[in-house]
Amino acid sequence: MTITLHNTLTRKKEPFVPIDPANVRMYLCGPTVYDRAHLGNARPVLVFDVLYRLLRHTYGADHVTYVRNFTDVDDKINATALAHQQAGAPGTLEDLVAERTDETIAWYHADMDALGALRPDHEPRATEYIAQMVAMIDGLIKDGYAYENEGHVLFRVRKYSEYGALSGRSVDDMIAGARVEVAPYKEDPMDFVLWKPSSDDLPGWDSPWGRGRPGWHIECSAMAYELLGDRFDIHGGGNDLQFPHHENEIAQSKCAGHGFANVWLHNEMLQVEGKKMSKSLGNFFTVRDLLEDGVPGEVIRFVMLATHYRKPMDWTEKKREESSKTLMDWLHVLKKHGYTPKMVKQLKAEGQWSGDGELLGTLSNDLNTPGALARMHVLAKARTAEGLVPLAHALELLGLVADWSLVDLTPSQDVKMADWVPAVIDRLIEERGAARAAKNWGEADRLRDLLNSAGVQVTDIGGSATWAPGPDFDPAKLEGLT
RNA sequence: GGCGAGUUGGCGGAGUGGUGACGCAGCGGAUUGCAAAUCCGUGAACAGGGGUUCGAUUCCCCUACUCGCCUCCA
Repeated sequence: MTITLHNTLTRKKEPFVPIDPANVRMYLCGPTVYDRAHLGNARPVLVFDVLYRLLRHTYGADHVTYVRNFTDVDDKINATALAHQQAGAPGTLEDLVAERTDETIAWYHADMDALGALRPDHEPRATEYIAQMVAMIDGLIKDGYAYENEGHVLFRVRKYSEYGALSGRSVDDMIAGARVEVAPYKEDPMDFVLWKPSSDDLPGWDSPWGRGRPGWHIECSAMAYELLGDRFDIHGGGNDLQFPHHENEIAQSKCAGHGFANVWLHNEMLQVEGKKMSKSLGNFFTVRDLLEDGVPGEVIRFVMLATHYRKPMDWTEKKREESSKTLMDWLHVLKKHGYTPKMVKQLKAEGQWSGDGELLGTLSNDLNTPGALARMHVLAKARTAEGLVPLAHALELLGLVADWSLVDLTPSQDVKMADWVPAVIDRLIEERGAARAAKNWGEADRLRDLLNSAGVQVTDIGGSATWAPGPDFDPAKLEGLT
């Protein structure tokens, strides 16, 4: 199965040809670790998680290397630590920075795990690669691609003639736009910082240019080289990183003599109810906020995958509901046909665990996840256990089911409820059954309306009735009926 | 100001140079005491204007509109 990917460098969809099929290598720009990941941070993680899974499926799980970094040296982190210090937290600023980054990384792992994202093979922290960055900067200076001035080291953008190729910009146009920082230590306003001085209280490392810290872009160039080698297959991130971050990475790496990435992938941004998610608009929320509101990680993931990665994705309450319902329907179909963790294990052992070719083709076509989900609706129409294998396979491939015990949950177990709740509902169902038997329709309907008003889904099959919490389940409405 | 993406039925959202996915909602039917849930069936779209073509929603150009990035937030 040939995978095609849209390469930002060429602005075209191209067949993906790995440099070494025995070791397909990809790099994703990870988070700056100063706070909880917001929903927008989750999009590239999930897009690249699907790519990672697809590559593993295509080339073998042991033949893909995925690197995603943690930016743990950054002025935002310093500012956050400083704010903590001023609020009375004990310790030096460096201690507080370390504390903060460790804490944030732990949060990040917990949140991304909850979304079903596989851990990358390597998660390097920038602070562990300072020596490599210094060496790289040193080489750039020696070759005339960078210069030192007032304790800063800057990249000489004019020296790299290809600058702007990735983002389709020209240096002169950008200067005309005048949105560049002019600083006395820059030869040219477009030059960007490779190294900058640190004051004594800020985190810093010794270097040929004095105690300081790296600029933002150099870390990715250094870590990608260190972990993936001179040339690797795929480099990705949000399209906000296309310029300047990725442009600068390319400039540094190419001028350092590295081959760098073949294919560049950029995901579009996330919006919330049609608007950009931003703190100023007040529609800003984190992954953790959603999880705590009771939105399962699988549902968040489903909503994300329902929009192609190169289109703006709009998070809406309506999509959340529809996604939740669809996922539930599929799990119920599987459960109805006997799916359990044991059965899945057995299917795999017997070699019955195979995917749907059409779905794999769709997914291989530039990660068409909405198309794959559409195909799953068709696969879900199968009415035998073995006919449903492709659906189950797809759910696992897309990371929508990490653990097949999920299918074993009955709907009522999905919702946390106090002990008295099922007892009351069972009693009302029983009373209604009696009323129905007596053909007392008024009373029977009154009881059903009461249950419905609390969001209880009452299902009549034959003469008996079962129930399950519906989407608007609110047991508080049944309180006082004990 | 610079750069880029998009505009498909009521809504969401794929795809294709010629028989117009898929889901939700709607409508019709089965079922039901009546409903719900479920099952079966079904109508409905390619921003506007030019061009290329035997033929364009699909390719090219223009216009309009929307959105994003370039600025602390991916």
